[in-house]
Amino acid sequence: MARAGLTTERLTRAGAELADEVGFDQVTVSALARRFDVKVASLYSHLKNSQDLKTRIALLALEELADRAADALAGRAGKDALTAFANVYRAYAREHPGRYAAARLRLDPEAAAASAGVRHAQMTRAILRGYDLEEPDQTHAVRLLGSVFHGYVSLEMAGGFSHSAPDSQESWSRTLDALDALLRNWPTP
Amino acid sequence: MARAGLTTERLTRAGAELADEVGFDQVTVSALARRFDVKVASLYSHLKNSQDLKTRIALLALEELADRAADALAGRAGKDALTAFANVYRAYAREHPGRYAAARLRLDPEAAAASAGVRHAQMTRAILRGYDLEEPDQTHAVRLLGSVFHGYVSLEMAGGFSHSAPDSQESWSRTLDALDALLRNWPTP
DNA sequence: TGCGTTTGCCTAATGGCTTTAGGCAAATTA
DNA sequence: TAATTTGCCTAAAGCCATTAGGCAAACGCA
Repeated sequence: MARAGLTTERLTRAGAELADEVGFDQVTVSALARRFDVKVASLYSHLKNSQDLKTRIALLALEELADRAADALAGRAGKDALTAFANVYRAYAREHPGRYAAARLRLDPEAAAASAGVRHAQMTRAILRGYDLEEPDQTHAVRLLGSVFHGYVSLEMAGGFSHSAPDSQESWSRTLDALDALLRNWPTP
Repeated sequence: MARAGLTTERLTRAGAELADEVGFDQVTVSALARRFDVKVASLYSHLKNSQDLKTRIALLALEELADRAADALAGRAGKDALTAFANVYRAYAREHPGRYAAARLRLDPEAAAASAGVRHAQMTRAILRGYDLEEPDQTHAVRLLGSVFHGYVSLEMAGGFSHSAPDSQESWSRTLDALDALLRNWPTP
């Protein structure tokens, strides 16, 4: 029989597409095999196991997200940078809900340290350079920004803001306004 | 044989305990049956299916969380109320990680409308009465608060803030300070 | 108290997903 | 072209979800 040409690479990318189509937690080695018209066992030459597949999708998503964020940040500062960065997250989650969910997967410490998660943290700090925050306030602000971005996108994806006025887009804009104002006027107790 | 005395009630509570012990996504009808020393099929007289079980756990968690929040809010206003409310979420997530995860389950619209989720929204609005916000800013603020609370707790539970200075508790306090300052000084473009 | 009905838990069976072991044929290398 | 490596397959075991049908315990009423 002709070979299917499977590689870990291709499987990971197909897994990411599958995640976007059916949801990250519906991503299964079996479904992936079906997609390649291949028997399930064949995937185990390329993937350690199901968890391995999920981790690879997560790492892929983190890279993509970091690449997009880096693009968006180029040449911007201050509120402009803040908004661009935030919009990348939100847009990515809308375009690629499965991948976005994958990016939230808990990685083991080694994987996390080697992942693009590190770049995300660096970019967030870069944005804060446009505001006047010393440590440890800068770290507090990094955490706050991460919380708002992830929290908002996550609630929005879960349908929390649909079917009620005002528009979610409006709340998003005003949230970014509010964060900008907050960072420019960070309270020191 | 003596009967085990299963009820939907008891199964739901046991499911919630199981969730806290092994994680919400490890909650399985089989595991629950084992816990009652009963055959799996027996549970299907009390539960429609696995999804039904998970939904019930979610509703239970939402109720518990709303009860705690209501207690915490009693007699408080302004920043005091904000802090108490936020701390309830964070503490609940720490004490009951499985239940907290369950509370984030996406419910179908009817279930959501009948759930304690409605009380959560009302309480958040009640807190904002201590600040001077008109509609639609009040709604924007409700969404922002929800995003921060959920986002922070979720990132913290995922281990995002551990193993790095400053302490997560410190960031949490400063985040609440920041939110209070922001609400007192909400930007109007 | 005894009898009929309801109800609870069981056995049995099907089908899906994961994972491992071992085999044959295609691709690669010499 | 022959030898070796590698890729996909068959087979099999184990766990989970779910349904159908059966027996016995509990309940309700005379």
